[in-house]
Amino acid sequence: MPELPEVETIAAGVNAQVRGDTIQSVWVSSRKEPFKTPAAELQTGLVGRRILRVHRIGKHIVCDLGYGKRPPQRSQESPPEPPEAQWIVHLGMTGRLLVCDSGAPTAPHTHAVLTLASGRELRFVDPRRFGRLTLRPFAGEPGETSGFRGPGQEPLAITPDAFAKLFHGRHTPIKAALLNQKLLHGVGNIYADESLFRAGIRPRRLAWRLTRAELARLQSSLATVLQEAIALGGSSVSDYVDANGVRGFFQLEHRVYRRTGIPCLACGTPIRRILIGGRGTHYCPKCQR
DNA sequence: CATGTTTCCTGACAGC
DNA sequence: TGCTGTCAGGAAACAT
Repeated sequence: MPELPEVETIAAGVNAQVRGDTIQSVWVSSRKEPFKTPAAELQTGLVGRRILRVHRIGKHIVCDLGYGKRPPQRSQESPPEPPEAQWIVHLGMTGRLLVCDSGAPTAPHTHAVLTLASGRELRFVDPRRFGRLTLRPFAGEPGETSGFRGPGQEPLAITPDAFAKLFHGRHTPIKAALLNQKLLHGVGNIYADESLFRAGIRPRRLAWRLTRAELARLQSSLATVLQEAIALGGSSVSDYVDANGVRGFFQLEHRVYRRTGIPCLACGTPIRRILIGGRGTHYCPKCQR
């Protein structure tokens, strides 16, 4: 399940390969709409556009798109071309965004294929179809000028004060709050469990009852876990691969996630699994209070 | 508004 | 072997 580190890895990989390329044609699956933007609109909106860059916001992959075939001619010193539109890819549970040679065999559950001027293809594959594709003008909302910002705040950029404030007065388990994308975006089940373990906090603790010190610990644990995971190319659970089909290695560093019944690496107590907000939650009953 | 529950979807896996 | 049943989970829609 792609979370922030996986999405970061994919976005960086795609960016390295397709930045500056032009979208020549677009094929979209005719199956039941797996998209936010209707297929026809997606198709006409993407064709002919140039990919200015690909980056990550929360769990979203954002492709900044320029004019393409009719670029306003600019000199070397002029500021970068402003995006005209943004193609936003959310991978859901099982989505993949792959850069392939056009001859490569088409994987099952391929829902969109963008053929690029370089001859390569950008393919969106998603067996479980929880992924979403959206095309929006650069300034999507009225009065907005900066492009897509995502639903919440960046866990790697937020200040300690703002981090603490997010959980103020929240009568919900801290685990549920960490997963709430309107607060922090990018944190999913794996990194919520892993950061709570490293901070020594029980996932069922109510967010508003955490002390300032615990919140500070949680923030730094979360940042550490996310940064380590990015460095290792993400966690390959289920069948996650990056833009080039390469697996990540952070799953080897998991201390609680999907380790139910296995002795805790710190104290030997068996890891416990409970349900919070319908999500499997793993923790050490001794290390986490 | 804030919080909890249901729904979408398919592959993987357990059990017979 | 092959069938059936259960489960995972992000986020939107719906309910409380």
